[in-house]
Amino acid sequence: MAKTAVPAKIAQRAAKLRTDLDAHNYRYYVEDAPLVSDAEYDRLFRELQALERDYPALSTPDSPTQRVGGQAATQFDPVTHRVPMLSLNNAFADEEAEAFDRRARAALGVEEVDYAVEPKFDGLAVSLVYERGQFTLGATRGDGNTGENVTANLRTVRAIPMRLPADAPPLLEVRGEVLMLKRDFAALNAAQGSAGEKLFVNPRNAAAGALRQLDPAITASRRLAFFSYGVGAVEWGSVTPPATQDALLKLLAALRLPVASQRSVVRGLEGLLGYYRFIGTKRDKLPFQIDGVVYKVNPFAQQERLGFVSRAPRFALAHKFPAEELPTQVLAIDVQVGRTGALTPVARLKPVFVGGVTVVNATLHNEDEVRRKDIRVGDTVIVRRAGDVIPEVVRVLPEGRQPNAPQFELPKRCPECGSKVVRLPDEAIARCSGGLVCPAQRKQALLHFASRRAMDIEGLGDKLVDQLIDAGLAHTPADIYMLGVAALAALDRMAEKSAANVVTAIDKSRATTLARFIYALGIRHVGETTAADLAQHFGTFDALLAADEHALLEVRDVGPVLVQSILQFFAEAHNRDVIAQLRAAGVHWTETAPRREPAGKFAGLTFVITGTLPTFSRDDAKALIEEHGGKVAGSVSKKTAYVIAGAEPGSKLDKASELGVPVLDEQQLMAMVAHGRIKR
DNA sequence: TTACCTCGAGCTCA
DNA sequence: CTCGAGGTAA
Repeated sequence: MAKTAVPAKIAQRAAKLRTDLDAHNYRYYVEDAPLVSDAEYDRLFRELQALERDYPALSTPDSPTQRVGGQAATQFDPVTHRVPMLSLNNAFADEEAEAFDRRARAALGVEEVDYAVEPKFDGLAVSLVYERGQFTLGATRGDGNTGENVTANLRTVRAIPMRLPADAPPLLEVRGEVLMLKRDFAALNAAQGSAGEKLFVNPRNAAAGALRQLDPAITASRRLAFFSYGVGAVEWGSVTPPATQDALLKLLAALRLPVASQRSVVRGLEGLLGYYRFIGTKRDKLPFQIDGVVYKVNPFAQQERLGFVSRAPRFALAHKFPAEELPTQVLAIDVQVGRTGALTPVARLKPVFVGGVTVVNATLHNEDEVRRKDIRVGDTVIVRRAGDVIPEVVRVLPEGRQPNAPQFELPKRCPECGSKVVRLPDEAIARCSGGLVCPAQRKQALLHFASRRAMDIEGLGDKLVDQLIDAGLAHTPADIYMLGVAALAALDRMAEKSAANVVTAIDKSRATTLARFIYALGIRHVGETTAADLAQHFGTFDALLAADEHALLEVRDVGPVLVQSILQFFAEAHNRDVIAQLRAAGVHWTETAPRREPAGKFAGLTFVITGTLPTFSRDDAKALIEEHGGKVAGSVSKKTAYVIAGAEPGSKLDKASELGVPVLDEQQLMAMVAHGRIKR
């Protein structure tokens, strides 16, 4: 029962509760020093909930009570970042940090550089957009350009303010990391345990899982934290833009956004390494997991002068702690057969929990690698997760060696089909010579054929492919177009419905594009890009089939290795048969006129943009150039065709005149788009 | 490479 | 309830 007038006392109380709850959140997540117990927090929370229920006029969208999560979503919408979310270059050794500092000093022409330094959180990167102080959009990093809209889930994160103070910039995109505090992780797992639920493996995965929930109420119950470390798109309005990273973080902190209290400003290499060591000693005592520290050149003016190398800024470095290394035992060394017949030795390990996950497999890459490290079955080895992800056998502990353990040898015959194994004299990789006789290669070929970027047959995964090949229902990709529902339904975990779905998916794949089809064939060295180039260049499949060495070499980015590979593939009668069968089965695409000219008037040209253009944003200009087949690079080299310069150009302009690269303004760029290229 | 979430559908037991 | 497939993240 809603009352229209809210007594002043009640309104005051609600406002007080809101301020207090926000303050408690801040104490808990930002200052790591809670003032009240969880029970007391809950009591205040419920009191506010009750007031808002009795007096709906009191409800505001930024009230702490709105953090419990509303409607469950059915999917996450894509979000394009206004400014791409880049990754950082990594360093593990002090020497790499030294090289970073040396390059920065050289490029800036200074004796010593000031760095803003902070811990590197082990969580998930997100972007938070505040418009006129209101939190309006939260997104995951995704591939850096496009992420997922997880606003509803991020609203439940108590460390994220729903509203910024009145003096905030009109548009502020905050970049930071969502993570789970160690103590919240422990509490969550204790609860999961007593409820008989599955335990989470580490705080990072628990946070990632929480953020990916479709139902924000579940996210709310998982207690995520957040720390900001930078900004994306910003309109400063009447706010004076900060001149340094340190000032920026202070400004964010003043806006009540969480910032790591362990941050600092240091000078020179000694400062960097000193901070690295210092945080290393504090690591275990921090309330959250970190995997290193981040160095950023402090003044933004210097950051701009350093610029970017491809996907990462040259003014920042992630100095990681050494990867955790633990001993375990080699139970077996299996040999896997890939799509091209490549034989890869894989160590099967006694499960070991290292670097936050349980490792049971580690690729040993090739025969020489196993020999060099002299890994034998039964050995005790040191395992780590290198470069963040891939498990790696570092070395053998000699004391664990069984006296009679034989040296590893690659089998002379393929473990899957018994064909001869051949290794060309100048190659590191040994291959099964069985080609498509080999079931392992047939499976891989079929899996590749059906994959999303190829023929995109949904439901045809590895388990089904295994069964199809093993049961002899399919030998080549062409065979799958002959499959009926009845044949499929006889397989494991395949009843009427699933079988019908797969048949429909196979059916649908008959209509495809030439580029996809070429890629799906699985010709060695022909990936997605080359397949698209070939399709465009020849226009029809038969033109490609008829092409000789000379004709193939005319295709953009196609060299002698690729030519040999393509000619060899089509020379095989077997491959031509399969192609004919596929076409007979109704696989089709629209053929086009050959376009020997590479697409777009900017094809083959690399542009570099510097300064602020009068009407285009950097992204728009980039999109425009790419639309016409050009590339946009971050730095000027002798391969750069044009530099597009706007107001306040950076050092790229000097570099351009140094190398004699023509410089255009935005108007000239537009003229090129309209009238074709300007002659160099 | 591993872990997590979601979905559809099959399997199992009542 | 369990499994396979598909997706995401680091």
